[in-house]
Amino acid sequence: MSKAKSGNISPSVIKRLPRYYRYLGELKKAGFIRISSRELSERMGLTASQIRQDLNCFGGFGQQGYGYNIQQLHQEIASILGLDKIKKAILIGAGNLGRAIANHMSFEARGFQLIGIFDKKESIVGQMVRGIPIRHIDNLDEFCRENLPVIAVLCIPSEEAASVVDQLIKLGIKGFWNFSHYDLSQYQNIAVENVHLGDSLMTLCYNVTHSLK
Amino acid sequence: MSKAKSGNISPSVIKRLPRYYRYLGELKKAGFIRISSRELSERMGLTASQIRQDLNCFGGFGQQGYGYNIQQLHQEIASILGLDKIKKAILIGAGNLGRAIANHMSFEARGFQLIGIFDKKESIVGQMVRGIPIRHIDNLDEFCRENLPVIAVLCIPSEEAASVVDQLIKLGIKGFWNFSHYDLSQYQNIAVENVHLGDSLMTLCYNVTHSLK
DNA sequence: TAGATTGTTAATCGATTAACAATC
DNA sequence: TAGATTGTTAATCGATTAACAATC
Repeated sequence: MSKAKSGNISPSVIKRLPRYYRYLGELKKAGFIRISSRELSERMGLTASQIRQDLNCFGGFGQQGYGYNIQQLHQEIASILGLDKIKKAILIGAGNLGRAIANHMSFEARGFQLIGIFDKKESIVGQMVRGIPIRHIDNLDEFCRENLPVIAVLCIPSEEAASVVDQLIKLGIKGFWNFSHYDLSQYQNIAVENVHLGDSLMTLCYNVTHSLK
Repeated sequence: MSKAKSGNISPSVIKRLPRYYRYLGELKKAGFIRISSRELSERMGLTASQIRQDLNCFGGFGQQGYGYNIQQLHQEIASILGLDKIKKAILIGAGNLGRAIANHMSFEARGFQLIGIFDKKESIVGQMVRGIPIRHIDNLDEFCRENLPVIAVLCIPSEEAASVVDQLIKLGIKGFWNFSHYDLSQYQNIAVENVHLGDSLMTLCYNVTHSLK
């Protein structure tokens, strides 16, 4: 169906896919049927050229003289992103951040199902977060062997990450959503998405500082 | 002191600054005194060329034959980022995510001081989060006029964001740390740092999906 | 001084934009 | 058919890397 092997797609294009998906979802919800690359470009603040270029990495989803069918394109992008095949996820670290993510995030709408939460702190083991009990980290091995999660959300400090990550990779984890500062680039064939909130806040600090004058 | 006007610096360079700052902080903490661009490049997974190029946007911080003084460079970058001039911040939306950010984030280490938290839900008004009382959103005007915050952390749904953002800009807010999906690109001369956690998770979904085979 | 490493210019690479023929 | 808009190639722009003279 898609015209290109997925391996060739540039990271810049991949990073834009969720945004396309989001905008198309809103248009669909608002009852629109079709959209041209020009109209979408104006809504999203991109060029029409870039949109056509991006979409054509995966196939010709449009129709000359018409544009794109919103419903169909939305679904195509979901499939490209892999949102339609739900993968199991676990979360390591049930502190403030870990709980907020567990509670707040629609994992299901993004291709994942959260099936386990782990922490090393005895006192919070057994507490429920979004219907999932916090398990002690000592049970990680057993749980993973039984349930075979493929991604792990890391909400622990860097110091603790190193050993847990090695363990998780041995247990078959293929991707990390990394909220820690631990550097995961050393691991081969593992998908990593870093969320460095501190870095983001410092970038804002730079931009505010240098626009205030 | 710096050789370039800040306006000329490319976004790619700016995005890397917090990471340099972080690595230099760790090296400093570990007791290292000097580092060459080559050594730093190996630790960070960049090229030495890029590091020298990046740093030279702001001035010649190194010394031929020696490298860079870690303590000095760390401080220079803090000053470039504006971390040394603390700015007042408020947080809008004290749900799971808002609370987690208020509790979890070291604002002070990133150039900000969190001085107020607001929500529209009567039942949580008065609750303390990290020593800060949750105020009703109706008091936003008065609070801002008295305390003059310059940045706002948006932890509310898109639907609610539109009107609050207009209000905040009128009240003098110059920058947004935006966790909502509300599109802030329409506002001129306002610094915006978007954190789209859902997009990040979908990007991970793509990468896991396409590396699993 | 000799060795090391920067600052900086030039070359390369990749990503974005423009243009237009193909086609619905 | 005529008008609109895509898919795709070519041109431009920006960012990264390589190279090396300057210099500590």
